[in-house]
Amino acid sequence: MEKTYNPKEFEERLYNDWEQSGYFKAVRDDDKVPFTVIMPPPNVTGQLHMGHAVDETMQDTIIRFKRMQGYCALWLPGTDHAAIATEVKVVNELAERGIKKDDLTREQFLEHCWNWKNRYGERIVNQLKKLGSSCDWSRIAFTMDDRCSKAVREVFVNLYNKGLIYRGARLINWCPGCRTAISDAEVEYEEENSYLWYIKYFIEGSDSEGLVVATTRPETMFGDTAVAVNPADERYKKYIGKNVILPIINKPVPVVGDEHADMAFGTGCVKITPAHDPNDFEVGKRHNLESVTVMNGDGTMNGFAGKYAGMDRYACRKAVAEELKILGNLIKTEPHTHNVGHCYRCHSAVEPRVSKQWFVKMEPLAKPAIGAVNDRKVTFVPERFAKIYYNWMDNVKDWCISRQLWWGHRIPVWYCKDCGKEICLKDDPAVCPECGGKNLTRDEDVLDTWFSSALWPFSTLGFPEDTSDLEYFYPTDVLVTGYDIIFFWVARMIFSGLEHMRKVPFRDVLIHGLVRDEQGRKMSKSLGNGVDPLDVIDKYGADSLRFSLLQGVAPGNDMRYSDSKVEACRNFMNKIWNASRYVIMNCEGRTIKSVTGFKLTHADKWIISRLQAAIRDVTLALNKFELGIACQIMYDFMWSDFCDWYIELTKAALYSEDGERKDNAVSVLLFVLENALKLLHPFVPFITDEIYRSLPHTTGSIMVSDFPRYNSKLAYKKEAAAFGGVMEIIKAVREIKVETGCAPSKKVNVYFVSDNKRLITTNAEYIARLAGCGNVKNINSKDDLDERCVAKVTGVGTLYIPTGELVDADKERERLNAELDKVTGEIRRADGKLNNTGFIAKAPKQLVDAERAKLEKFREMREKILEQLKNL
RNA sequence: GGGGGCAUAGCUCAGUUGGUUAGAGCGUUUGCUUGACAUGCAAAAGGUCGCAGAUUCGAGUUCUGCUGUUCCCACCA
Repeated sequence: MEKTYNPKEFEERLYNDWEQSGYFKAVRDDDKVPFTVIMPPPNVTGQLHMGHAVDETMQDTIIRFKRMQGYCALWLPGTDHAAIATEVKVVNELAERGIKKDDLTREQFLEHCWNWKNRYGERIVNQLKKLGSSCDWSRIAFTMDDRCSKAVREVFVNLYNKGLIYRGARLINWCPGCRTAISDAEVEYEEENSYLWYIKYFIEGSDSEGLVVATTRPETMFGDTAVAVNPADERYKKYIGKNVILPIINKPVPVVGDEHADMAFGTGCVKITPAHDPNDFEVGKRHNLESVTVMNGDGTMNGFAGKYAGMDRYACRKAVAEELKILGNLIKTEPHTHNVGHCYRCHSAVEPRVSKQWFVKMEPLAKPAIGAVNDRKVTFVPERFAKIYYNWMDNVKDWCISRQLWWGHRIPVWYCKDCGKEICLKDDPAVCPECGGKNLTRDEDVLDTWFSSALWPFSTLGFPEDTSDLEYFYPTDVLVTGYDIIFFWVARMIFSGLEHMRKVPFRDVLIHGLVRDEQGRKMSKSLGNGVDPLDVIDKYGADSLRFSLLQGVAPGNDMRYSDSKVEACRNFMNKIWNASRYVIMNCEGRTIKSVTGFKLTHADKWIISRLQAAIRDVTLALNKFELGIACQIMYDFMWSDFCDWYIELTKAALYSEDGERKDNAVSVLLFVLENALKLLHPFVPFITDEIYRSLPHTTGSIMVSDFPRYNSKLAYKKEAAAFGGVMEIIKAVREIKVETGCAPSKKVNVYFVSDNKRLITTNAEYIARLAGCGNVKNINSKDDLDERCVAKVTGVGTLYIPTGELVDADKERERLNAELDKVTGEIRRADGKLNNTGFIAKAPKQLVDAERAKLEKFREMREKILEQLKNL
């Protein structure tokens, strides 16, 4: 083995081997319990970012754990066509090449899209592989492949036939940048500084009397079809029923009384533009007002804006305000901040607009979906995210699913030109089923990308076919995703699963946070602060990156990425590497035995006991999806217990001349290392397998080995506790050396006055080696020593180190006094606790006894320290 | 307007049924070429766990209020 950990030498080789060996493939096995994870499909818009890296690492860790535990573990990968997002990218790319989308036919454009998809889809797969993802590539899916398309068609037609999909003219969110409708969930609101324009609309027939409306959007006045006042507003009551005249175009519109007008806001009069404002749309419906759309799809004004036709909406806003000022209708303007909706993809300001679109009726679907979470058929981890889900589901409005795009699932509806019939069928119709006419045209629009993602947990498993896989692997077990797509995706999968499969799509939803940069900012293209996972893998290795994304992270919390964190993890990998190197080097020529086949030393029992605790705790943590805690347990076990302590302890045996002793030591080392590697494998698959294959007694890959099981026979609780005393002694000697300025290399003699003489004699060699001692001996009392000594009180007994004249009495007194303070504090604390009658009466007996024992120990220590001080 | 999150060592964060002397990494100080590893070893300094109450024998952990910060949802033109 190389002296330092060099992941580049083996990561790719191992991944290829895993893949070729078929370890990733999940085939239905009725003797096994299935465990299914469906990968949230990354968009084929580009490459994976740090957020994906977290998501994939968590899934891979879980699936590897379950696979080793003996489940039939399926992790099904795939990618998403991301309708609007990809189309925007392709349009931009074409524009760079001087090609306009409008100049292409639908078919030509789609060809470009598929090219894009193939390019980026492949790239994403390679990135996933670099991360070590153990997904079943033979099942890779794409939201627009034949299988998924079939599912989409089936679902659309079923919902249509049930009346849950309908078409209608509604006020929807229109993105002038993407020139398509978008759903409520796709709108992001941002606070903007703007103005409130106060405009006077004269009463019909009067050139002085009028109503002043306050508006943030003067350019929409061409679409005003009323002015509303609150019916209870004494100031304006009398005008209800009269007309006011829209300036510039001199059009009369009625004054209506409507609760929507807030008497306290602005002037109390509000202009009503049903075609361009959701509230006004409602007012319009109540008063049967005309709806006048004044803009084109690209955000320019249309013919209703008269001379402003063709002008951009913002330019028009300025121009209208200017003209109103000249006309004398503009009373005043005042600064005003308000929230403006933006498209989550292209960031243009969204235009509310009346338009004919397709919708999914949400109420009947939402109800059971809320119930499923209520009944805990689906559980959010952490649970607080259920609230976010409820909040959205409880208030959900009908879902606008049509998009004026080309890239996506085309809506399966045809219109008969002869009889006007609307046709929605599972197979493309050749003739109109109503009149037999052949004059059919298909709806031009495509579906919201989330319509197909909503079916992902079952469309990927064969739906609508009743496949064996679907029966075996569905419902899936856990969905791992970020909190930012609970509305977009998680919620929609839940109601879709219930509606089309009659079963929830997954049992647990494991939510993680966002990866931020070192300063806590969101990683984004515009800030240029994104970190490419591939760069990190290139520099530190995939295992280091994986570990850094899991360690010290609480579920659902955002995390900060920092190079130093990955570096620390790389150091841990190096530690694992070198510890293994040590073990393997010492195996040469040795006989490996079962750890139950010979007499174990105290130290052996201690490390085996620690290993059992690690097995128990890691398994528990993983079952609860507490990946961060599990990592921490392994980090501490590996570095502190195994490397810092146990490996050092084995050197006594391994550098001795006793062959059997060496065999024993190596056997325990191997046993612990092998188990530790297995425990670590789900987190850091590459390094653990690379080492595992080098171990002298293993065959095959660690990824298909059995996950360790807790064995209570190997827990050795008593022995482990006793050995803790030896460790305490070693630390005490080291401490004295540092405090007295004694060179670490200088071998000092240590004498003990202890009740447990055997513990000292048995482990004298360890104490001598790890603390740098000459003689390590028991004595009956301090009086047996002639020399001047430094003393230290430990839980096992008092130790004395003769230091001759080297030690300064004042310094020693200072040290002892410090220790006295510490112990006295402990006595005070324990004493207080035990004097509390409530504690004695109500606390568990075990705890009270432990506290009593502690108090006793500290009291003894105190006596001994006082004695030391006196002797000085 | 409604609902969350966070507030613990200089920095970044763990701390999940309330119960050892509150932990880690990075940074800092001191000392070490100890035969796996200087991507290392040993030792150490550093915390009234945001504030005020409450519950409890016992609170970093539960509850209430407050302050700061941050996010989500809704959105008055």
